[in-house]
Amino acid sequence: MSQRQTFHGTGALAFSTKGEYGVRLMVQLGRRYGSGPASLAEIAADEDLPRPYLEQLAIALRDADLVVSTRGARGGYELSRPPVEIPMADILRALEGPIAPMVCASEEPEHLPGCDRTSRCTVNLLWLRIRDAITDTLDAITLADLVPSRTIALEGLAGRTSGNGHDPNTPREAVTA
Amino acid sequence: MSQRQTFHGTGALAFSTKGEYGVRLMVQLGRRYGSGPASLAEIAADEDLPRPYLEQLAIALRDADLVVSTRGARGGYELSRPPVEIPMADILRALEGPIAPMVCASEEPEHLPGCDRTSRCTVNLLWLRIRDAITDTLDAITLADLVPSRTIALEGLAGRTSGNGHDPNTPREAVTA
DNA sequence: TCAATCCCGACAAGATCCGTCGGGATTACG
DNA sequence: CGTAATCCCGACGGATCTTGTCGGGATTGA
Repeated sequence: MSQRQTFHGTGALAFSTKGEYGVRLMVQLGRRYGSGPASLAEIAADEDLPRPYLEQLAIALRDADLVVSTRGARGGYELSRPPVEIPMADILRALEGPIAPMVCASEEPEHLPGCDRTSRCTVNLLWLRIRDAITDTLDAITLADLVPSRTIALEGLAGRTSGNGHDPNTPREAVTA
Repeated sequence: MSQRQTFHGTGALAFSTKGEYGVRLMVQLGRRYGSGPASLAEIAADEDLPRPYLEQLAIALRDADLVVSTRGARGGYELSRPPVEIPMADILRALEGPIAPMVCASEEPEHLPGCDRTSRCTVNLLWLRIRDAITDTLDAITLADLVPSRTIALEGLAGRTSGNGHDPNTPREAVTA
């Protein structure tokens, strides 16, 4: 598991591992939604991620009211509301900060620097359009879209199950990564 | 002009100054299109950017066949074709590399790492959608859209020079965060 | 010739990323 | 009550990237 240290962002507009791991964490919580708290140790094992690092991400998600924590033995984290009510934009903002392809196009007004150029800056239009394209996409996708359901498969992935009840394949076989 | 060194990317999905400066450079070249080569010294002065740094960016743009250079005295750079034929996507790719919000969603297949997870990775869908939203936007905007024409001004950009960065008139668009 | 300009590789300060580490607080369970 | 499990939190550090600077070489117009 030791430090990967091969840097993550090889291209433009890259999310960091915070975003990647955090989203994977949320997907795991989505799968477990309704089953009580899940411990980070369990999820770290399932996703093969360093648990101490996940703790930092979980705290950020908790501070954003996306998950709730239960302390003590048998504690853990669970979603604060159903996956369908959690847009991916909220998750990624909690993990990575406001979406801002350029400083002068941040979602957070206080991050705007003293860009005395904005008035005559036609380039600003570009950054705003990119930002809006991203946020629109991120607002339209919810966590439910990424959580594989036992009964409702992502469109295109067949897998209809007429006889509800037990599902023979999914439960708890830790995706051997 | 000395080193700014206050870091640039304060939010998620941020371009670096390479992208910012490079786009500004291209806009300047767009304004001068048809007037022969423009020297970097001139543009650096206009945009208040360090000329040695612009040189690096210019070389990247030249290698991508977006500009052509003329060496020697009275030399400089000029666009290789009219601004309307230069999509912003090409510019930013030349400056910042392939658009890849996540390593497993790069435009360049060879950048895809040994992600043995991709097959069962529902999260990948998210990164691909973000990438497509960005590239679609960037493909639709050309340099001509950012070059202020002398006769056709961008409407809606009423000049304002109060200077302190806060503007009561700017419509604040759906920042629900 | 001379100056302007592109061309190019090397270098470096500082910031961020990606975790690790160690402990403290809280709670379930026997 | 004691212990183990679990969240909570701040500090730390190596690797890497960013953001330029610097110095010189090559090419060309006047």
